[in-house]
Amino acid sequence: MREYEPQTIEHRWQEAWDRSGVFRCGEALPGRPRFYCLEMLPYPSGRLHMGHVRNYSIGDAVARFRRMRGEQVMHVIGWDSFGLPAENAAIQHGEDPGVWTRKNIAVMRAQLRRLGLGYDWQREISTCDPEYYRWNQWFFLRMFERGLAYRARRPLNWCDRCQTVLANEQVTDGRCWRCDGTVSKREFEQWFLRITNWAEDLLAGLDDLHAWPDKVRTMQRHWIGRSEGARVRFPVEDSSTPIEIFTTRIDTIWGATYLALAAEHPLAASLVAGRPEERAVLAFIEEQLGRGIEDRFADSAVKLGVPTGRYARNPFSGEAIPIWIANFVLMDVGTGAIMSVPAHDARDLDFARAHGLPVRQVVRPTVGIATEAGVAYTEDGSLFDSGPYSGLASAEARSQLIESARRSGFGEATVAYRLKDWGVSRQRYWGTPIPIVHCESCGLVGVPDSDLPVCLPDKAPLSGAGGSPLSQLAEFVAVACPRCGGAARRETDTMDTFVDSSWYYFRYLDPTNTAAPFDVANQNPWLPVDLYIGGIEHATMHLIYTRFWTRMMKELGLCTIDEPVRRLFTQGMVIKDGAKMSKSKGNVVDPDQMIERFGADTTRLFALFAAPPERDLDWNEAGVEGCSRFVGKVWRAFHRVRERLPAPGIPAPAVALDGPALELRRKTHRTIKKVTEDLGERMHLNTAVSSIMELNNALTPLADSEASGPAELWAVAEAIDALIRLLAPFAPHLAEELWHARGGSGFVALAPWPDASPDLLVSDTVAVVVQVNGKLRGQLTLAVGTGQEEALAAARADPRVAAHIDGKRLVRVVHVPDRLLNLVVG
RNA sequence: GCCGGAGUGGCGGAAUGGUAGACGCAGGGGACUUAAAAUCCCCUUCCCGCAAGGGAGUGCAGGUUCGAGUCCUGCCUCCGGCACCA
Repeated sequence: MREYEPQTIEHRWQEAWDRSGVFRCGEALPGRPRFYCLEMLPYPSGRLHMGHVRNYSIGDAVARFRRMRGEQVMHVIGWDSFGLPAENAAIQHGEDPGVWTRKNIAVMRAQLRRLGLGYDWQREISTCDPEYYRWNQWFFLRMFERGLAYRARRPLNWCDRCQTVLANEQVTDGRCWRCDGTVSKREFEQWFLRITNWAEDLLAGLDDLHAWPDKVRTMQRHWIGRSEGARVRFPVEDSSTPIEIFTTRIDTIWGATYLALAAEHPLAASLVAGRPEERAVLAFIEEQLGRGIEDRFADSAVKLGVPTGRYARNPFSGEAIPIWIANFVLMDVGTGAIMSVPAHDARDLDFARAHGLPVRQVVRPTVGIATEAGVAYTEDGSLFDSGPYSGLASAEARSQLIESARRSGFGEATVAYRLKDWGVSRQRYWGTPIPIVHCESCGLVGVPDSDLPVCLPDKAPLSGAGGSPLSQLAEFVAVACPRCGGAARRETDTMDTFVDSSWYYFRYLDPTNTAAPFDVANQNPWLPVDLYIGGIEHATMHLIYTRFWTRMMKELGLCTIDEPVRRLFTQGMVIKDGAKMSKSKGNVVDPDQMIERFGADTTRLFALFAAPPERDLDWNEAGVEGCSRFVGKVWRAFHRVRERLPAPGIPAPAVALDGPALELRRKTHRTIKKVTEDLGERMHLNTAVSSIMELNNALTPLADSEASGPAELWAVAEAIDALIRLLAPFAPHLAEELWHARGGSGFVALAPWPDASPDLLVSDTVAVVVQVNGKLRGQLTLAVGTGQEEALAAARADPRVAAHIDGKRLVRVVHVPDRLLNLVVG
């Protein structure tokens, strides 16, 4: 018998698949079911890690299964190849980002091939390819034309010493990663995309994403953060400019005892101009703005603030209340100003206590007694001490107060969202250049489509200092205005890489199109993506951006779908020794070493077997050895019996198939059913693998027995021929090898998936459990369909059951036919 | 703090409200072998018992149900995410 040598057979089949184009996916064929199986495209960081192995093993198993089921399968891969690490490598080690990236891609592509993943490599894309990113630019221009891309000033991390903008990732403990200098906030003009135009639509769309995990839908709901409330303008004493606040609790407005403004609030400085409080307020604002957002959140348990000395009038009660600047009010939320009602909001109360501001209750529970002392009552209730609104319930009061404010012109109902417009500007080199020209006389001018792509220059100064790399390249910056021809300046910001990944799965469908991002007329047969597999960490950012992008493209007439992904599957992390695998923890397992030692099939099998795919997976070598042993067992059992087996597909012999042969046949067909279901909607890949192990355990004794005659060997052949195909999605190389050895034609990857025969899924008799008062007391073997009376008689005849019911009154009998009999005795 | 998820043998895990612990690992025993490795077979939740059998048991405390790992209420612990959201 030949030894099982995974390295030899795996390499051979990988070459054979490649040569024959087994996984190529041509035009969508009419009348044939299609399946677009997509995994989140990798960032080419250097080498594959086990998270990749797991992600792509899951996707490949499903894709191979669907293909064998006769569906036309789109299974593709590419590279999310722009981004910060390439630039950091350049700054730290002087490597050229493009060279570094392409080297990494070559390494990782080879690793993916060694895993035997069945991709259509002709559709491979790389987002740093000018033929890809030109379409980022094209989309950007379409949005710019429609006002969906705009400029606004926003603060960024700024290192004064390096004279450069830093990503959050490049800031540790408020210090620059390169020079360890202090990082501050500085405002810059940047590009934004109007994702908030779709806030309501993105929220509503979640209701229809039934095949997405609830947790992701919940996270997105919170991310979009819709809240219904009111805007109310409080007149400021000795000023003509009122302060507009947003509140969801206008019913508590008679309890407002101060207004609080964010440090960034545009009116903050002017309120104190020339007043005694000016110094203190400006110092506080400067101190707050100088700190990172995370910093401000972290210690915001301490409610800091300063009084402005100015007063606003409550537009309902006419009461004058002080205006403060407070650290817990955020400019991004609502209007950047709030009315504070300490009695009915915990944060307002904290602040009031810290600064000696009054607390006044105006809402009490409708039922029950007084509110807990010293705790803000934040529920709805009924109003008191609220002028004409006293006695109303909160909800009713809200609508009356809003209506009154609207009539008087100082407020109105409004819906606020937490979702912010998407800032896409990056002051970096290794990304898509934003295709805009700044002209003194024409303003912002889009680069004409005919001039796309605006290519990244080959060489840029990448020192990490002195501003964005492109702005230091005179020959890149200097350009003639496309409109007036005058001297102008090219935009030097590049795009957030989330732009690249917002539409890449459209490009796979038409990767070489030079006239459009994709074939607008013919993409739809494949969309939406049927199954999208990736990590939970993308639950909000990427998966919101791509939903937005699809809607934006629909508005542009480029696609007809609203939602890009029918089913989302979020896989768990790969951990080892209780911690996420990472270089810093030194617990990384290298996929190549695993392949070398155990083979790709074993590595893949373990990645799928060791845990349910949505849960975290603990990588442990003993478990890998277990899978390796299983693969060897299949191989040996097959080769021991191979010569004695009837040819595949010949009819069963005339002799009766009963006893062990029939039992094996039943096991075979039950396994087919189980694996088929587990690879379908259930996505229980771990139990699919265990049931295949069971089938192998079941067929081995019959295969090895000298006593096995034609009937038994026929059943063994049937089991083996099924097992080879069931194994093909999980251990594809081994399956090809055995398929070939059995004389199968073509590739098992293209062989039809086995069918479970319904009459072998049932048997004549069935085990029925007998309980007495819910406790297991016996087991009966009864004919299928045995009625309650007969089952009861059989149960009474069982001595063990009898011992528990004798002398007692039978109160009730629960009979679940063919399953269970529960005797309730008193 | 808020949101989400998870707690089942020594371990990873299985189980549509119907036999808790499939499958695998680890451990124990046996076969084969001069021997070892590999391989094959058997046992393996805990307690009492020679056994037959009995009792307990899915983080904790309750509840619904003939019957709960599964459903409900309230807690505890761990993991992940985050946004003081007005």
